[in-house]
Amino acid sequence: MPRKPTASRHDISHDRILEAAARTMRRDGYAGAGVATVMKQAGLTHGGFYAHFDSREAMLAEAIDYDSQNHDDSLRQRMQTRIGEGASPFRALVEEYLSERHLLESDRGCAVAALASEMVRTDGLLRAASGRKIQRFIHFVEQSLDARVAKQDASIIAGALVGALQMARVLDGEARQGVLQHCRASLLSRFDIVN
Amino acid sequence: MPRKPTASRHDISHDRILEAAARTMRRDGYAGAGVATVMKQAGLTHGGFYAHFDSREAMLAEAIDYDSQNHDDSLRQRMQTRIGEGASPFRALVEEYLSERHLLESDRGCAVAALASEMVRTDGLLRAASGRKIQRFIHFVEQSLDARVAKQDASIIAGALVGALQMARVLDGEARQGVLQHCRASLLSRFDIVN
DNA sequence: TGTACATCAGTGAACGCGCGTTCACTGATGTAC
DNA sequence: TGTACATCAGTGAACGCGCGTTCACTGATGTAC
Repeated sequence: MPRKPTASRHDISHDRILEAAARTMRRDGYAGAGVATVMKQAGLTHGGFYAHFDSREAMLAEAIDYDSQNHDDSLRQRMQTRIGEGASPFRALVEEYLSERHLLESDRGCAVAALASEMVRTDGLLRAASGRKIQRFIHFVEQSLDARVAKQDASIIAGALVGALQMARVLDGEARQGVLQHCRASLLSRFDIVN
Repeated sequence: MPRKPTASRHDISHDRILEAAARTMRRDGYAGAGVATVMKQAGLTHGGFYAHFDSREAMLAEAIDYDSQNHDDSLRQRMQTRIGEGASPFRALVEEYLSERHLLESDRGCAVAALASEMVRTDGLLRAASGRKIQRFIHFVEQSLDARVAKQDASIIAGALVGALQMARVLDGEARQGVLQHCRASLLSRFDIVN
């Protein structure tokens, strides 16, 4: 948690609110991240909200940027574990992103998958911050590719991960498992050059 | 429009409401398809709504099923045009789905791209109907594949189309065009066997 | 070090607005004779 | 064919509730001397 040495009480609360907002919106969407809900999650009452943000929308914009910069998601950590065990970065990404766990724990997962179709309908600051989040995600996917895979393939892989996870989350039982399995297999067979 | 020969005034209104609901939710999401908005779009006042549906949620569920069955989208029509001009069904799908036009005209486009991250948070009837829509979409993609492409690849292609369109819609300018172009190229080079 | 005061962060009640839902009523359509 | 009545579809006002936002106030922290 990057916090200045002279962090005031106000700053500490501010970060707590952003953290709560990011978690809530990954789980319940932008629409589900209401002022009262987020403040309660942060251990505060909603009245103090406007000492921290100009508006609910401004909070969401700050929270998605905060997510871009500080989201030390379990996803990334578990990818590291797999890489330590000998998997290629790309394989680690695909297997963790399209895992049962990521599917279920959306509040600690990828904000793009959680929010993409809502992002389309946002405006102004929130739209701009949403775009930055997407760009960062594509860049992150690009980093995981083997040098022999074209950088331009990062977009379609990012899209595939997002779309596949969203669809799997809506389906259940066999259909859900089928989508996850087929998608992992298709991506690995086509883009995991190393092994 | 499949309508019984003895369509009553009530039935006609019912279809008009479903049509309006489907269009509104493709454009503004489930959250944006309010009772008043949809009824106004259908040329009615909101008071009569509950003579047609048990609840707003029931309407959304019926509308997404209606979309699955009756949505004669411009997308499908334009695919036919391209196929008539000699394109493979798969190429026609990719080029139309990831076209500037589909990106902009979301109200006449694919409901899965418009709604996927909201679908995850639905319940009951609406969740079930959302799942059916997704299954149908995957099946539709499967139909467009060349016989030499494995059927299991339909899931990842469907996911890629959905995720890529969602991301492109949030970005702007060069970034948007880049995503569309790279995604079309990646999909065609890997799954368009014919040519 | 201790006291007096100013500033700051958060509280909780209240507001206005939009939205889903309900309901008494109106006007049109259809049926009986 | 025409009249009397019943049914049906839609209207528009009203409701309760949740949510974003505002504000007067409280209690805690920090500063001056």
